Amino acid sequence: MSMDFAPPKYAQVMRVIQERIESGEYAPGDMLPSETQLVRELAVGRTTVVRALQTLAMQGWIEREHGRGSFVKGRPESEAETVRPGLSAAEQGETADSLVEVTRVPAPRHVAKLLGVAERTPVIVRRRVARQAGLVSSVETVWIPLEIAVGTDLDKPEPLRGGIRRHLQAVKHLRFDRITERLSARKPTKDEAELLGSSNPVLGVTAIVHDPAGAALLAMSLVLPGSLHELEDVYKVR
Amino acid sequence: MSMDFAPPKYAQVMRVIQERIESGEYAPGDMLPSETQLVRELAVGRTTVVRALQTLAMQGWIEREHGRGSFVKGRPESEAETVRPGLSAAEQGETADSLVEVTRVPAPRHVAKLLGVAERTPVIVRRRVARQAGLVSSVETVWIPLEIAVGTDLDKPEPLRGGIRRHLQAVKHLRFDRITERLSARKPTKDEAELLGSSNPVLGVTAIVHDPAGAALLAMSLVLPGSLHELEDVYKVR
DNA sequence: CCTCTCCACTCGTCCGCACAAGTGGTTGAG
DNA sequence: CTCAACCACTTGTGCGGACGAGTGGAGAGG
Repeated sequence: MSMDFAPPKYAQVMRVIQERIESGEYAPGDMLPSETQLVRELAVGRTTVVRALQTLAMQGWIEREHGRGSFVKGRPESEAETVRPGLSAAEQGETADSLVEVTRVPAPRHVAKLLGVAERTPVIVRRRVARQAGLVSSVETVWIPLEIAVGTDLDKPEPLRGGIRRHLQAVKHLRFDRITERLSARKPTKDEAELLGSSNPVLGVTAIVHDPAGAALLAMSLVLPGSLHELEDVYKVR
Repeated sequence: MSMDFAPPKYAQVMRVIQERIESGEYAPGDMLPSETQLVRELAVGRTTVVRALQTLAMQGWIEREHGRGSFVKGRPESEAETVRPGLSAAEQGETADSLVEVTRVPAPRHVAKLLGVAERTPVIVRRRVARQAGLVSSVETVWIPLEIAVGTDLDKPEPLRGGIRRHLQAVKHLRFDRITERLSARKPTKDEAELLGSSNPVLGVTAIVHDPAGAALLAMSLVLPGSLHELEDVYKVR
């Protein structure tokens, strides 16, 4: 009678094995019961056991060796949590005291190049300055082609509480697909140095946000004082 | 007679379909032939076709809809090709003219901290300087605990042609599992400036290589002159 | 005309079986 | 004692069949 949505059997088998690994019953390095044994114990077909084991192997829980057996590796570690300065900047909400400039200008040469538009195409510039403990911790400048910004609040001097990405998605259904970032160390330009209050080396990040078709939605420049920022990145080696 | 190592059939089926997608025979949005049709055309069992299609779906080539069919999505875009300065440094072969120093020293404080060993533990230092068009394009320093390096050629002043990673794997079966990188912009230290021939801002990368158990195998410092380096990174947004 | 049922078609899952191929220990011939 | 053949075990791949469930169109009934 009950409408139980039983998950597929191979998923149930996976769960059983995962639980045994997490409980320590199967310790890292141990050999798992053979496929035949699991078939008998769990009363399923070998197809099912094999599918479960192969999926677990793909997810990194176990390792399979032809002719030897399957061996426990442990709970797979979460994927490389890479820092994405461009993405987090586009998602972070703006606040009134950080937003220092919203203007409409003809695109300067280097910005036009990033956006893939003609020089002097009208673009909206939004600049924001983040502070930590009184010190400027980043200067973020966003350029959005007027064509993209039209009909949104991007050209208004009020802070966008939800962040640029959410706003573009909600108002114009524009989807972020991928981001190209270029990062380098350099001396700040004159106006950057002024905002930062120092001319010590900075980490400069240039990011371009593309839509699914590959067109540039907006470009971004982040200036991070070197003394305050370390970008950390942990990744697994294949 | 010929010892042909035929790839498994499901892989052959995948290849056929991938080629048809790339040639345009199956265009994006098109419905693929049904499993039954493919079974007849390719003269394989349904198990094989299903496995091929499910793998293609996981890789993003196609999309499968229960009750409707399988549909072409197109060649999957390559995953974020992130630059991994630490990894490439550990894999790159050394040459006689780039290797400038191989010594054995007690670990200074900051290195001991990176490696997770006691201060003054003996470590091998290997330093290499890469040049491009006469200019120094990077200074790379590697610290390896003596305990790790013993029995290898890491303490010898000869260049390791195959790179450090390959050497450690081949000689001592030590596996790289993951790398932690920290990146920042700063002024070069005095001796770095001397090697670089300038005191312009540099990109400093600190990398720690861990084995599967989480222990540090070696630590690394890369100094990249800001004027010569831009790290580019393209990633998909979820 | 509209609506509901039915049916042919799709993919999702599962089974039992078969054989190939890799591994490691045992055994027997030399 | 040595070594090769053998065997018992493992995983890898493949087949045919079966049933379930989702989809969409054709056709019967209103």
